[in-house]
Amino acid sequence: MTGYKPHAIEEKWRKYWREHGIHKAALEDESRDPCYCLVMYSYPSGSKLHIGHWFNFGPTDTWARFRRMQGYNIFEPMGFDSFGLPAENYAIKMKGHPRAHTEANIAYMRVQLSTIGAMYDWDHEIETHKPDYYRWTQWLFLELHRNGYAYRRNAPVNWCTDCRTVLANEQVIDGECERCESEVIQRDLTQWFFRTTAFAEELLEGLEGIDWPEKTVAMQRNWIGRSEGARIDFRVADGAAAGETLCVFTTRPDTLFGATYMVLAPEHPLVESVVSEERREAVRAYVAEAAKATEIDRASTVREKTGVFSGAHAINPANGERLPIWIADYVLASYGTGAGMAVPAHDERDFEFATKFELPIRRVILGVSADPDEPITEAYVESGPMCRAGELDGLRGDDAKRAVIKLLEADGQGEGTINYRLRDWLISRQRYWGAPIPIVHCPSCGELPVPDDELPVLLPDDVEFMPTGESPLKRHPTWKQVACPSCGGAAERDCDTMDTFVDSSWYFLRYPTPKKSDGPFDSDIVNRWEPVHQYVGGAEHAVMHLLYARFITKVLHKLGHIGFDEPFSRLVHQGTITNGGAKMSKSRGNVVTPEDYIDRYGSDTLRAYLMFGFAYIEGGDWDDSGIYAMFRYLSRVHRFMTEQAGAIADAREREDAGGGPWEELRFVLNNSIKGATQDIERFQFNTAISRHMELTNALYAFELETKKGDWGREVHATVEAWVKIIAPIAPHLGEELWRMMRSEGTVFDTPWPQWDESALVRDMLVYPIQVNGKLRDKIEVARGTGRDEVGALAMAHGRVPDWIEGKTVRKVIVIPEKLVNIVVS
RNA sequence: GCGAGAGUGGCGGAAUUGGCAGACGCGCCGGAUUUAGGUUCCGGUGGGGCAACCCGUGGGGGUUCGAGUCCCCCCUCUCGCACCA
Repeated sequence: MTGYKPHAIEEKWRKYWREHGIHKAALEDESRDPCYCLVMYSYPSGSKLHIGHWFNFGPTDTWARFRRMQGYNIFEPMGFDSFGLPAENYAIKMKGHPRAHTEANIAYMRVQLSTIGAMYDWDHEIETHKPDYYRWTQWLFLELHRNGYAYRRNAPVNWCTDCRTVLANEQVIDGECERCESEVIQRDLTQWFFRTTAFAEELLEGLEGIDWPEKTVAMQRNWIGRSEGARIDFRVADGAAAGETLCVFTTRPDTLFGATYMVLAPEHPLVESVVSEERREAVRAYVAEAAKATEIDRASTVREKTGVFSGAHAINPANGERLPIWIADYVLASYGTGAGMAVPAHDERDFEFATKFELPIRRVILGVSADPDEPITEAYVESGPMCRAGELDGLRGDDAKRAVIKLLEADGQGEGTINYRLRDWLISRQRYWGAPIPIVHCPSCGELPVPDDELPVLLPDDVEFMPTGESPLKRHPTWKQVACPSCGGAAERDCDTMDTFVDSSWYFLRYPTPKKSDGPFDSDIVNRWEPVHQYVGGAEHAVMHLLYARFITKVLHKLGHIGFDEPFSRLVHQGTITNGGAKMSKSRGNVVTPEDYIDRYGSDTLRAYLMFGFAYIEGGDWDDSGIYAMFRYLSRVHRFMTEQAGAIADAREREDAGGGPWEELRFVLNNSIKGATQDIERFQFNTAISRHMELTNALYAFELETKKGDWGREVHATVEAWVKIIAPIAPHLGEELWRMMRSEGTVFDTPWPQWDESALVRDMLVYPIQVNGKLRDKIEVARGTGRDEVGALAMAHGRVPDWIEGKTVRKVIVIPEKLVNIVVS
């Protein structure tokens, strides 16, 4: 029989917390150190919160409660990323309106969230689809626009054929849409961009000072893709484009003398003008073919290289040689200048291409052999001394690169430069459910920002939002019609909406003052509370969301709105909870919801089980076979208090009898406090709970071995610490146990227990005795016994003499407080 | 193909700097109490062997008195990048 009735307990304490404002944020309170603990907000599309969300939110709240008990002033908000494609797609499928679905979902999710027992202060809630939020998303857009960080241009962009909208580079995974996995094609469109490239270097440098998972930092670094090299200008020698400059980027300017041809990406703007009459047809056919190929095909490294000769030539600025210009799609339009100089001898791709099309291969870096005329079978890509470079012969590595750059710079034909893989962030979407871009297009005045006092530009509800490829707002009969803010004439609103990642790139700034009506955030408060001290969320956001949030933070810092330039000081990714080996998703039908488990065992059991059954950073496959064990454990904890509450209360003002059981209990207590403290700090909740279990086991053993009349202050204090350790893990139960010990207040306003290091030092030490590295016996020795003496005692102890008999003792290794190893031969 | 990480009992997972491998729990086995409920308590539980002992952290080498931990080679899995000039 268990007396643990979680539902009554949980309801009671949630009510208590609510009525006493226990979780109200106190942002103005400067008496405690601030700790902004933020978990990535969730996405109210079609599906409710599942076990994976619980795994994200529950443990993070445990961490925050632990910090609170350590004396920090905690700010732990929650909200909803309520704009975006999934909600819109879901509404289309269900033939409803995104607003209706979204708001119904939020209402449901709020109820779900309340059962976690987290410290969310709902007065700070954010819903990004509400005008009082997106008004400031629009402000953000205009602030970037005012300062040249938001601009519109025609460019080849990624187009998802299913979502029928453009996508940012980051949203294209292996040539497929990040959301719906449909094919992504290239289209030329006029679109809005945020100038992320202006912060490429800062985004890279900022990675140095933040405590983020190595892997995430590496991914960001790769995404930004900094390469040092040179910009080199080649002049077109013949044809219609004669005299035009063909600009390339290379990381190997030292191989310039080995260039034997040039390559343009099929999308390169010079393709049309450079091509000769007789080659025009072939080139056009090739360009058309390349445009048809999917990103996946084009990106494939195993695919044989293709290309066509353009009929034109360019001049190598280093030696005046005429180089044929080829069009080939192994050069990417989106990287560097979309054109390259080809050095087959020293570049694998050029080597492959030159071999196939029988283009000359000229060695200009001595590597495999000292004779530059000796043919090679593969490109030599390492560095080495230059040859066939006139007076630069013999230079190598960085010296060689610098020398070539110097030569080019002297003639104004190039310069040393740094190229980034990072592209500007494409933020406009031809979809309905997002924040309208606050721009007016006037036939006479051009592109004008909506004046601040006219914000927000409201998103109308009565829109036919089936995706057609055209912005749904365009089809609204009246919405787009507006007077030009400058001349007053008839003008049109911009009909695109912003990428949802814009909403989430600044939400952490809004949380402290979500109702502020005269600005997006309060700079003073934000400067005191941010960067966010602890951010927790899935690793799938390693590039997109985290990069965008960092970018916006850097812009706002540069523009003087905030005093910090990184949004999240410390980041942890929770692992993924899979089901049947696959990620949980509605379409797979493998979503595990928390409701049934909560009904059966209570919220504390589910939360504690999630923390105990999985390594937090690793995640794992869902298996509920152990959840009953956690219920049993919490029952066991509860039962101890039920049975011993009287004895513990009596012990409070009394001296302990002391003795062996006390010593043992003291050791376990301090070991548990130390372990749990260090483990929770590092998000290692499974081992923290183990430490608590050890303490529980020790308490039960102690109870068996001692008389209650002997219990005094130390026992009372031990039980108190035991309650405090479980409290952040099972918060409702923690509060209940606390109330069973005391009569007032919340356990979460009491200090976290301290451990006494000296209690972990035992008087008697057990030394394992090894002979030739194999464990043979153990010996108990008083602490402080000298090395030699320990060795001597070990040699004579128990069965050890049998093991060394008849052998020569070569060495006796005594590692103080660790072990003894006797080496014999 | 390149890069990073991982591989430990039947299972989830532990093991600061090289120092008793398997903490804690599940499951299983045995016992006690209660006996009709996923009860509680106590004990056992890496493998082999009657035993003394032997073997054990993906496989193979190496360094070391001593290796799950460090070094080299190989296998498998996961993740990221994938013509980035």
